[in-house]
Amino acid sequence: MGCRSCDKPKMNYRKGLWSPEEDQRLRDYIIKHGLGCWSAVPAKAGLQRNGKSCRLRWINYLRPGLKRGMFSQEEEDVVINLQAKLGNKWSQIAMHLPGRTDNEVKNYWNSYLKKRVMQQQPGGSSNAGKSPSPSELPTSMSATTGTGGGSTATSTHGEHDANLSGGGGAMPFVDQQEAKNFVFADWMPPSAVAAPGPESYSMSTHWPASTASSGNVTPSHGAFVGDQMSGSSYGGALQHQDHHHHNQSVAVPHGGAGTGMVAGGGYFDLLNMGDIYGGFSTTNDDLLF
DNA sequence: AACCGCAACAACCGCAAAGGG
DNA sequence: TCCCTTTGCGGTTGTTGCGGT
Repeated sequence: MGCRSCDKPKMNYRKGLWSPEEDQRLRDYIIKHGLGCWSAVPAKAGLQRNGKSCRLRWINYLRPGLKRGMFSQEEEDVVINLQAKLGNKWSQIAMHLPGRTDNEVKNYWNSYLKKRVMQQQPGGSSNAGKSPSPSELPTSMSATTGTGGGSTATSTHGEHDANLSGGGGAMPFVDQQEAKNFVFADWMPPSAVAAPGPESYSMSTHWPASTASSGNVTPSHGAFVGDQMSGSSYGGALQHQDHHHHNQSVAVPHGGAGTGMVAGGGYFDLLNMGDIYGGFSTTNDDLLF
């Protein structure tokens, strides 16, 4: 792990929200060079961020395969069940939710699901917010969705990939077509799939206002390309309200799109992913070039 | 219209594990 | 084997937007 070749002088790293320019630099760099030593990325990409921040930004926001939009009922159930079994092992929970990041799952839990679970179990039988003892840990995650498959709490990224390819497992998306429609990050509109590259990326609609650039930019997750979800962040009012009327939106979370809908209605075709970029992994962190 | 409180999300911080020299 | 660095994870905080008063 040690990467002494990545030694660099101490510098004042920028903090706060990422600007579109920073995102662009990071994305361009990783597309061009792939993932390597994160600590070297800022210097090589011309960013005044630390490697940790770059990694986080990539994982939580820029990497392909991220799903945008509210959690489906199935995803919600997965989170609730896995949280009950695993505790706050967000990275492990996120492995069972393709396109979701541990940070996203964690935020969703803390902001919404935890309260709901608490309400449903006022007696406090829920272990919401705490980790189970080792003896409480499951030997299998099969109970979550009923699809079983022997995926365990320590499931690897490889297992995740296998699930995505239609293998059932504990994934909520057992339908292959649905998995196939698993979406690309919103920086990769359909046109970019055909002709990938920074030039095909629109910066005008879905970047957060940064601390550096103070334009009135829609919050990062807010508007999808094509305005299919314009005006509401995937959290925010829409998510909050919808979850109080959740049952009717299991298969069609909102906006009339399927569970896998994301950015601009642009579906990311997992089956072709390798052809596009030489093998983006759909797992949490891995990016194979 | 202004203020306040809340909710949601992005990002930071600190720690532990892993791995190379 | 120890030390140092990087990576990954979970907790926490900061920022922003929205709704209510």
